[in-house]
Amino acid sequence: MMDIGEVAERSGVLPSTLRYYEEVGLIRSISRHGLRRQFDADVLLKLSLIELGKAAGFSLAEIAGMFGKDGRPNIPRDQLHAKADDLQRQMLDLRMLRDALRHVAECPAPSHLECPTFRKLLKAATRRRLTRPASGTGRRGSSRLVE
Amino acid sequence: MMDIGEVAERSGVLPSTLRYYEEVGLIRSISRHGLRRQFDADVLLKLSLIELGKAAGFSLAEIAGMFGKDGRPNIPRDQLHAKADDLQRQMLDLRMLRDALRHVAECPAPSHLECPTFRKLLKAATRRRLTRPASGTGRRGSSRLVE
DNA sequence: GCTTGACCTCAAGTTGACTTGAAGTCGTAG
DNA sequence: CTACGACTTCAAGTCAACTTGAGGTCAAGC
Repeated sequence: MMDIGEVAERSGVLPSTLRYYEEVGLIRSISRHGLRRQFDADVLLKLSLIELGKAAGFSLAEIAGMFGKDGRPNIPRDQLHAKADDLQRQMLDLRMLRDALRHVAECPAPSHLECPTFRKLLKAATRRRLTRPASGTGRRGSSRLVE
Repeated sequence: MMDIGEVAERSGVLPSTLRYYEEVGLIRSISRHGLRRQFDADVLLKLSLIELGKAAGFSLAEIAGMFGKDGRPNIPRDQLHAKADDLQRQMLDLRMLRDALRHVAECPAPSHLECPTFRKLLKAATRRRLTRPASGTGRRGSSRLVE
């Protein structure tokens, strides 16, 4: 049992953010001590997961979707695999951009938009972009991520 | 020379967005035909690059920083390499999350927060997270990305 | 018993990246 | 030559993800 300040200190997440996360249903406080929220140590793991998800470019809504409705991660395997595949694709994008950047750093051409290697990189990227499924869940209507 | 509708159609970027990008200095129209902006075919390449950067999780400000002030990519090599290394790190984050997801999809443990493999993945992620340099340029004060 | 400081709620403000709307301007096809 | 449709500007709205502020509560130490 920790109160919000301790969770904040241990996780590096601001109290205001923790309250916000609770408000939208991403985390849960287990009880109150007077007015004060009491958190289980579990919440620290969950916050790690949330941070990780954010770093990977997921919205809070998407992250919420990765835990089950009841808070424990519990979703169909194929959905998880689909997410994992999304990540895979995103990694490829990243690699492309990285290569493009590295190339720009080394290429002696006067303007990179004129360098054939660079154009080829971009072309490849564009091609990938067009053949991809265009993610987006389209949820709308409530401010709570989890009901 | 294309007007905005054609650029929109060819790039998949909405006219309003193109105007916005021009407003903040990310792209340039080369002239006007009456009131209408005329774009060089070059802009399509640039938009690819912008889309790629966005997909990789960069803000428009960061993307703007990758082209030189004058629109042509022209920045110190080591800065570019630094960006590339950022990307590398981001890819590792992504891979971690992907592995975590895949694990969750296969792991038979009743609650994943109790599965040791899962906890180990998270711990590793958290460790990386703490040792990383905390990116962010901290620019402030103007709505134009490029002046 | 009182002060202090960490917490509370609720409303409003902020930032980035756009989108939408109203009102106006053109060039071209009929 | 006029009507149409594709453009224009500018202000305001939207959405996510928070942060800030005002005003209030409470338990623990002195």
